Amino acid sequence: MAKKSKGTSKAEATKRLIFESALTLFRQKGFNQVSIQQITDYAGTAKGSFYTYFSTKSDIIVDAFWAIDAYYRSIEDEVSREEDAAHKLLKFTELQLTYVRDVIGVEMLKVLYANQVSNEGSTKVITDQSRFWHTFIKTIIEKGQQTGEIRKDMESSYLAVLFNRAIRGLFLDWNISSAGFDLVEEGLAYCRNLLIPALSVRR
Amino acid sequence: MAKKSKGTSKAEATKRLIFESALTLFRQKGFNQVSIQQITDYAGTAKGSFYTYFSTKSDIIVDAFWAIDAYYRSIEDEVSREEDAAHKLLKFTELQLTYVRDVIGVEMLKVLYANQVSNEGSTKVITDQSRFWHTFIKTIIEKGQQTGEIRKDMESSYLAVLFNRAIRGLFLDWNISSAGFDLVEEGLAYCRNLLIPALSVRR
DNA sequence: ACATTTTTTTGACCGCGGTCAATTTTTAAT
DNA sequence: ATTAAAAATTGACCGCGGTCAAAAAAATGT
Repeated sequence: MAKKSKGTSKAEATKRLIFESALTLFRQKGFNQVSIQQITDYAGTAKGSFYTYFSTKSDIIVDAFWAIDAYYRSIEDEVSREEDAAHKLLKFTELQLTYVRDVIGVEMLKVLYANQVSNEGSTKVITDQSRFWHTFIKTIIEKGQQTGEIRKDMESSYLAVLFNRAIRGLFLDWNISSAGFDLVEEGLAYCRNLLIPALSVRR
Repeated sequence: MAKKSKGTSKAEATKRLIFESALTLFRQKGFNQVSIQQITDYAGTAKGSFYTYFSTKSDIIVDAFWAIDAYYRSIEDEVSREEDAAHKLLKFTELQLTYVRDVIGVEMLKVLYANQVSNEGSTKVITDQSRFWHTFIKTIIEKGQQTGEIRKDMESSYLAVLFNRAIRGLFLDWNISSAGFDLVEEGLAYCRNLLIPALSVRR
């Protein structure tokens, strides 16, 4: 049997098996209620195999987050349809926050944030500037600069960093409060009242 | 023997002993290199006693953070001496960031942030709106509104929440990057370029 | 087909965080 | 001073995360 792709090798199959077993159990019982032993039992492998492919339980969540870019790509058109830069940013933010609130949920977001802060080794999914999420924001800002809506005294990539950093502050607060406020509602106000004015050209 | 104050009771003494043993060991070997057993050994108590006073290792750090207000109070005058609201905010931010960078350090800040995100039970020191830190910012904004520097279309307490939230985004990024950028330098730019313009009255 | 190297899998093992019933110490009442 | 109730302390105990040397399986060379 010749290797068709790296996705079909025995090792990759085991990794996927463990990965999907983990996600299944997380959905069933919640992240903190699932042990690594339970994951490997469910997958039918030994506990040691988990550590061949992941270095910690929360790495599963980090891995899963790469899939979110697919969602962001799917809303690209809808966002681009908006008139000006401010409305594009607001639309993007609205869809993003709704997705995080309703699909991801606060429990998983907490796991992700705690992982990104504590685990030096793991890849930094939420600050990675090569992610579609980031480049999309940058593009919106860039166009806004061309149309004269957004200030030109700083580079679009820098402004995108600041914008996303501020949004992470919102996500952090949502985590700390354990979803104690409505992420979408509060986030849109945050964006409208603080971020958009900060990016706009002074009149 | 009559009880002089709650700070002198046997229980309080044990708590302080464990607390200070922990801090000593953290400074010596680093937070992650110290086990609870080691802390109680050093304090000369049993491991179980730790859990009488703290619910988790990072709670020690949370407790320690209440002391920071003392620092913020000590810089009140220096900050208030600044001319306008914008410069007060910048001055406060500069001193705050310098303190976090040089005195607290990224390791402890990581522990704090991970704790605040993950441990639902622990008190929320970094978002608590009754802290001096928060009320001070609020006061600065309030005065700025009176002098016409800062926009009046939103309440000072709400603007303070937004400001502090954005600053937490900065701290978060600093943690995730493992102090990969200069907190003070980057933070002042963030404040000057994004936050101050957002709060200022449109000209 | 066989031998050799490389990759993958295994599960016993260790120290840790956290629990808790039992014990000791302190406090309060008479 | 004696006793009873309350508070503080203890350390054995459990399951978990994480390690690792050894075993099994797969890939490679001849």
